[in-house]
Amino acid sequence: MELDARKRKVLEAIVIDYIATAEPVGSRTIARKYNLGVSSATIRNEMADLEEMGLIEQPHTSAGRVPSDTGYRYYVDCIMEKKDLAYEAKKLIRDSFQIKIKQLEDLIQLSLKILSSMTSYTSLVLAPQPDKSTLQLIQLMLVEPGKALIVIITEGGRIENRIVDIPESITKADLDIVSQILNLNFKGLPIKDWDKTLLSSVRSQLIKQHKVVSLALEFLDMLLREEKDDKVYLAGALNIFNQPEFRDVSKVRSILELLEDEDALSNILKEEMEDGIQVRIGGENKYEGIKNCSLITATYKLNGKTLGTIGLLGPTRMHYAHAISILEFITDTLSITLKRL
Amino acid sequence: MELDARKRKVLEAIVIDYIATAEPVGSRTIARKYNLGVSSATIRNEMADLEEMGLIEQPHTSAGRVPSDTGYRYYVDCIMEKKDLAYEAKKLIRDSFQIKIKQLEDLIQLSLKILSSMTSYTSLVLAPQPDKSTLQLIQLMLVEPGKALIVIITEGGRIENRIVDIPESITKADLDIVSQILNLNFKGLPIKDWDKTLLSSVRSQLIKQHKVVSLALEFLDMLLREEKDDKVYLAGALNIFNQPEFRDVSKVRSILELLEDEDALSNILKEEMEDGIQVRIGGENKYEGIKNCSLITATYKLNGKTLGTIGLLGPTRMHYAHAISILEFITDTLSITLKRL
DNA sequence: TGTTAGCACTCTCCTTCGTTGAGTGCTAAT
DNA sequence: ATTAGCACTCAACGAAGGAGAGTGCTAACA
Repeated sequence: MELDARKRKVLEAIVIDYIATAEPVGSRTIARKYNLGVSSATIRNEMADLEEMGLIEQPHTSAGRVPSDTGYRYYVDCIMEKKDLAYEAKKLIRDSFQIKIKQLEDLIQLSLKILSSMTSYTSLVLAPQPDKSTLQLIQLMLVEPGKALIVIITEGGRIENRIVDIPESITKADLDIVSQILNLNFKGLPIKDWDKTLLSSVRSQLIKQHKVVSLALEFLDMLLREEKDDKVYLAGALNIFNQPEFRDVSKVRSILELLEDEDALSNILKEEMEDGIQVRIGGENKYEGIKNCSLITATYKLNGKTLGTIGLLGPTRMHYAHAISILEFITDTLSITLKRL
Repeated sequence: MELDARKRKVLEAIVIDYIATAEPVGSRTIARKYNLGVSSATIRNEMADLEEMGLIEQPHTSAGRVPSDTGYRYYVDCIMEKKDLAYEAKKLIRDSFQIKIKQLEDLIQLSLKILSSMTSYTSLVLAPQPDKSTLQLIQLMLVEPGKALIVIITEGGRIENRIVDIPESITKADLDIVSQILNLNFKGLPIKDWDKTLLSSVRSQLIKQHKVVSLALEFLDMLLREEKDDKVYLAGALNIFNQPEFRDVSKVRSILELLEDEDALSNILKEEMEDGIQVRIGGENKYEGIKNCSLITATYKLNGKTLGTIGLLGPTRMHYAHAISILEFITDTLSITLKRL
């Protein structure tokens, strides 16, 4: 779709004004506030054209115009200038990440909080799936006779643990041996690469601790089974209510329902695992409940490997340029910080 | 405050009807639906009396009556009959707890989900504070040269872990020694009982691993410092919107703000640490934002020791009898299940 | 041919005003 | 002490009417 310079200016004015005010934009407003050097009548003509192209629409006859999903799309793709984040904002983010954090989870929570407070939208993270991670350490320890703790650390810094019942005859030394052998065999291997030959060879090496090995493997198995429900974090869900278009409970309901449904969120975010910034505007979203929302997503990485998705959910009337630059900077900072973990 | 039998009946009718319908209750309604054997005029007189006593109020002149906070209080204390939970409900709860769960956190989440879905109110838990717990195991392990994982298990089944940087010279054997000695000295002791003499004696035993010990102690120190911000879990926050009195966003806002503020929630729940069921009705709540809500709380225990608080937050127009019996049964079941952990 | 002023028209929003209905308080009769 | 009856009050609802914002169209203009 090709637009001449003036039509672009008009569309831009409508998008910008509507994003700022949440009110349909009239031709007079544009003529007054955005000096395009033409009268409101001319703008009216342009607007009629833009409407015919489906880029803007009228809520009702005597109202101003509002960008349509396609209008926003055109704005995001062809008009909007990606502006670099202000220095102070960058500094604020960088400083926040300076705190000594050693836990992946805390880092994610931090990112979310910053993201939400700086954009006043809802922010979400789909956290690394264990099966995409690589085992860094597995350790079994005796809690008390008959009980052992299994701890697993994956490369992404994710720590999983579980207490299991074991035979009372198993000693601390036994567990150390098991830990040692499991580490020897599985360290550095992505969990999904473990195969049966390897498993049975390990099992045969540890006949005495057979029961313990089984339990440990059972736990790992469970982690694999859990693969589908990755953790989803979110922050700033309340921010939705700051948007005038969502002042009515009935309109937020479907969104809130989504936000309480981890599985649905996880599925939505999982589709956005592609690298780089993704923008889903209004009806472009597959999930019914957020057809009047926009979702901007990005991925964060460790050593070039994509670990998870981080997203911003707001109204279609979203401040795209701003949101994108913040999201981009935060995922970058997060990725860098992860490397230091 | 003493009420004659008929006044009690009238108050009861008003409370029950208002809880069910959320509409102010008129004298005619009571005469029709709750056969007290007297005419609406008589009930009108009784209502005038009840209003003078401050037990009920009129939203406006020509409306019916609504229970006041004191009215609800009287109802809860003196009129309401504590009914036992239906067998099916009990079975449902017991069955849900049958799932093999080994993690305290999952158990809490489960309780919350059941609670919310059975009451359609918002449920909260203030989880055990580490300083009230007793150390069951501390273990340090080598993740890779220069990095160690510290794991701490407390008696309540709470697991805390942290990765720390250590000197590269420290070996796995060193860490094992440190773990062993720390366990020897601190196992079974409530964290808050550790004193300086003990600490320095441990330190002098482990001169070579001095740096590691320091880090471990630093971590423990941090846990102590963290004492104030205990974990708060919640579920069913969305349920608020099912209440007709909260269909307006502006009225839910303050509640939602509270629900997003872990510290505030924690403080509120911390005040309800007394044993047994506590009911805070409307204005009895100290936090401004929930002055038109009621909060029912109970504590869950392990071996007679109170571990945490579990609460139900709903409108003052809450189905008290039902809510209380469910909450009571769930905390009991939770406490029993904890013992099996 | 593109731009603009002018004007009639449309539609929402707000206010006003009367009507309805639920519910009350009081009074007088039982 | 209870109750029937009645006048009164007030929120809720809807109709009516203006105000205001914005449009589309037409005709004049550069």
